[in-house]
Amino acid sequence: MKKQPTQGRSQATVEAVLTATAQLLAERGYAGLTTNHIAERAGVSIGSIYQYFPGKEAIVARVTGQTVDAILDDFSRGLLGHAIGPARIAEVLYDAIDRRAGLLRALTHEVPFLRDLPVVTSMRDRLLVLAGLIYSHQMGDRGFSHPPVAAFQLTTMLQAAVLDSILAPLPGMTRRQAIDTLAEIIARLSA
Amino acid sequence: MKKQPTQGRSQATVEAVLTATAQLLAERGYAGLTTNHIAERAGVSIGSIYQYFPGKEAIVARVTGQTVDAILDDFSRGLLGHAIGPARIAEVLYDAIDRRAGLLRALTHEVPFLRDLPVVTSMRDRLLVLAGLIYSHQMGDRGFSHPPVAAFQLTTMLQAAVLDSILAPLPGMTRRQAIDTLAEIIARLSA
DNA sequence: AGTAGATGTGAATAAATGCTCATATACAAT
DNA sequence: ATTGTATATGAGCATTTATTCACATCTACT
Repeated sequence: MKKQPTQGRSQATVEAVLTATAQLLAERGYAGLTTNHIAERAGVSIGSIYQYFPGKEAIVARVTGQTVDAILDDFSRGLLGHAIGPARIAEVLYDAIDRRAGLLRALTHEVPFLRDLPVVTSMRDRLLVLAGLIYSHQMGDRGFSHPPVAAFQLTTMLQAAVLDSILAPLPGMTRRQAIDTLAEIIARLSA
Repeated sequence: MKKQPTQGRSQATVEAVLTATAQLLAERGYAGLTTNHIAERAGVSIGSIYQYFPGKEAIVARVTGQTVDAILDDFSRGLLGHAIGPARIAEVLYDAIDRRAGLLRALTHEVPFLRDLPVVTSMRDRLLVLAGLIYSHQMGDRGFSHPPVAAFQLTTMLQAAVLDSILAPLPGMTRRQAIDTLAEIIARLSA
């Protein structure tokens, strides 16, 4: 961000740019994303973009941040006020990811610098905290010789299973089947 | 492949191109891969490349195919003549991936069309066959309401856990710890 | 109304890069 | 040796694309 947008219209510009970028990423992927495209879709001049972003990567980084935050929010909120169990966890996580499937495909499969972004590296920590809260009730890490390593790998596995079930599902597999099976797997791991 | 290389020297050219591409992918990633770079590293003229490959993507596709085959070979061979159990599976898979870590980072995180390649889509099937052989002894899919879905998700999870343990490991985590914990997780899932 | 700073514009620039093609060399066959 | 084919070369073309900048317009404030 080069300038801080103070007036309302400039904040609207920034918003439009981020929205357009998210849409184009979902539609055409990162490889097909150009700054001129973003400007056109946002209804904004190309010059305006460079008033508020140092470059294309910074825009994608911001979109990534918004997306990660939104998913973690959905996940946290979805677990509030419910009995926390494998079934609920599977369902909430699945839907949080499913809601942003197209965007997530582009981000996770095409953006070279994704895993270097602070929002992404810190996401693992935030997930591990959530996992700790959940697993401490569910399984308390019993039976693993290296509990932190187990938490790390379990977190990774869950993310991947959900993402793959959505982005490249087994032919014929339904949402219900995917969620139920995930729940069964989680249950086995917290037994 | 536009022409079939019949003479020995042209086969050497193709080999050099593939080797150079694999090296450059591991070193600089897909985003930084250029055809001129490949030619230079391979010690070959840029024009020669286009005698045997229709374009850059085709070269990367070939490298991907070689890599997938090599990993599946390592995995199969590593299990031959040993008692098949969680510990052996974890170790063999870990090392097969670890041996190609740099290249796999570029391929899995940056190549947009990777998951559309026949070698990659068929890899899932081949892994599921292997998994079927393994799990049928280990767990026989007992307890899952949708066995094929379970096999699919378990395969995905294992791949992801190994890849992430290697490419973005928890700080301080050793190879031994990663493998042992993977084995414990597999054991729980085949109980 | 007048002014200063904020915001918006988009044609033009500069650099990168995939790929072609005219030409040259090496090999195989007779 | 000669001829036809396979292979190799690399400067240059054509395209794409991120970014800049000189200028216009809008907003807030006096």
